[in-house]
Amino acid sequence: MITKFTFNSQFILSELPSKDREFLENVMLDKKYRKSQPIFTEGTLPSGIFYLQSGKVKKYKMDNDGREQIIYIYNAGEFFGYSSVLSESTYGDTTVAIENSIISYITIENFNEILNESSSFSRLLLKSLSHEFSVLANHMAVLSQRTVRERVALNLLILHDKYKVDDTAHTYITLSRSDLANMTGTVVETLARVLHDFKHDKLIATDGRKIQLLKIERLIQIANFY
Amino acid sequence: MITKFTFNSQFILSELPSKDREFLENVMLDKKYRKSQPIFTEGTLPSGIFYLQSGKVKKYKMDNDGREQIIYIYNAGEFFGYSSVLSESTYGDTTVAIENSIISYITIENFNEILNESSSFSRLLLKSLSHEFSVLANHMAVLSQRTVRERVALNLLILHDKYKVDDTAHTYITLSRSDLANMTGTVVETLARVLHDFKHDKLIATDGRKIQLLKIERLIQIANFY
DNA sequence: GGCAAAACTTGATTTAAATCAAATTTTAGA
DNA sequence: TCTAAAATTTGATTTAAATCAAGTTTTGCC
Repeated sequence: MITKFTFNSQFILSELPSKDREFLENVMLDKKYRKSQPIFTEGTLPSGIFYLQSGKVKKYKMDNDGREQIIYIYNAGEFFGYSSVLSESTYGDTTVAIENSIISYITIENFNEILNESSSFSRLLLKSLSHEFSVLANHMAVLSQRTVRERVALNLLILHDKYKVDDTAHTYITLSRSDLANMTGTVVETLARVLHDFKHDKLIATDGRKIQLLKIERLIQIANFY
Repeated sequence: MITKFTFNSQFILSELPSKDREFLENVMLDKKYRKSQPIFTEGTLPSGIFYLQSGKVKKYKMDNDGREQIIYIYNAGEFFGYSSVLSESTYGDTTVAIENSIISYITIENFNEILNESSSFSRLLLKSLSHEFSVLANHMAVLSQRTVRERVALNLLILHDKYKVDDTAHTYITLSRSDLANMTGTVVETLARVLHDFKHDKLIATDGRKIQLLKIERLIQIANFY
């Protein structure tokens, strides 16, 4: 169920022939980004693609009157920013680190080189992009058809997966309320109320900004997604 | 502006080397579809890809309680159904002809053959898919951030473009109210009211189901998209 | 560690859009 | 061409969620 809402470009590196993987690893340039630091901005021209080594990155579109709609939150191991390079257009969205992150950069020249050399790479990109397309379509349907309550439950489940460190330890979602609201497509006040209700029903627990899911099965029911 | 909301896989055939284009044209099987006839259904496995020769096709996701969100309306000259083949998964949406249409079919075997043989083809597909991704992201932001009135104006402009036959003649949008509502992400009653207002303000004219745009500039303003 | 700024929560009120209900018009099949 | 069914429009009402407003808590920086 969660796979319908998560990209999975992680497989690209692992499924790539070792020759190609080594090429990529050699040309990658690492850079540290602090929390809230932008990586690229809507409307600018791409000069390369990115690979998130560690941390988290949000991708969003800004509305005329400043409201942001978060399209996706990237987790370690994902490539991003490549679709603008491929479609030969300016970035259609903005990306900002939401945690301190380490991000590798691959220049457009190196990217095109491996794209031309390796049919495995282009095939994996096609696969990845196709999946991302379906993720977006699912998100779109959810945004237009589900209630805020359903959407909050669904997003909590998605985030739970992203913030999971291992299967044994507890998982704490640490995302600002406004990011969570912008992901859900609502305003912070409404989000706070829904979280309040979930807390009252013992479905979640909060500690400051941190959210912990207590009754996952029940949240799945509320999200009403199969 | 409209390009942000229209796929453009049309260029695939035209930009393809003639050898590849001929291969495709040779293996294509044409089939007639009547209005309302489904082409493929969410959850089933793809056995090939499609190319719309003439007519129009809607692509939508069905909600648990039967509401449909239209993701896209395909026009003549567009490929569709290929992203499920590429991501090696079941169809994530349903497609139905909304006019009598002629649709060519390319089997998965032939599709994979040209994909392996032709780097031009895979490159064009990557480009197309990347663009489609950004179209969906734009749509998603609009659905979550704009009012129904703004969305109706925007969709009318998008449809005007799709229903245009040539630049001189008048353009008539012939799409059922419920399809237009499902595209906009609202209900038919609300849609009817918005259309009523637009008609009252002389922005559009209607004749039965047909809609003609009278003041495009003003509609662009209302859509509030640059 | 203290403090100002930012983030978050709660309450009261408004509003855009959905729902329910009932005509009226259009479409398409006999 | 006629007619029943489907689609569309209009009206009245409800409702989910946004907005406005005012605390309260948390964060991060000096």
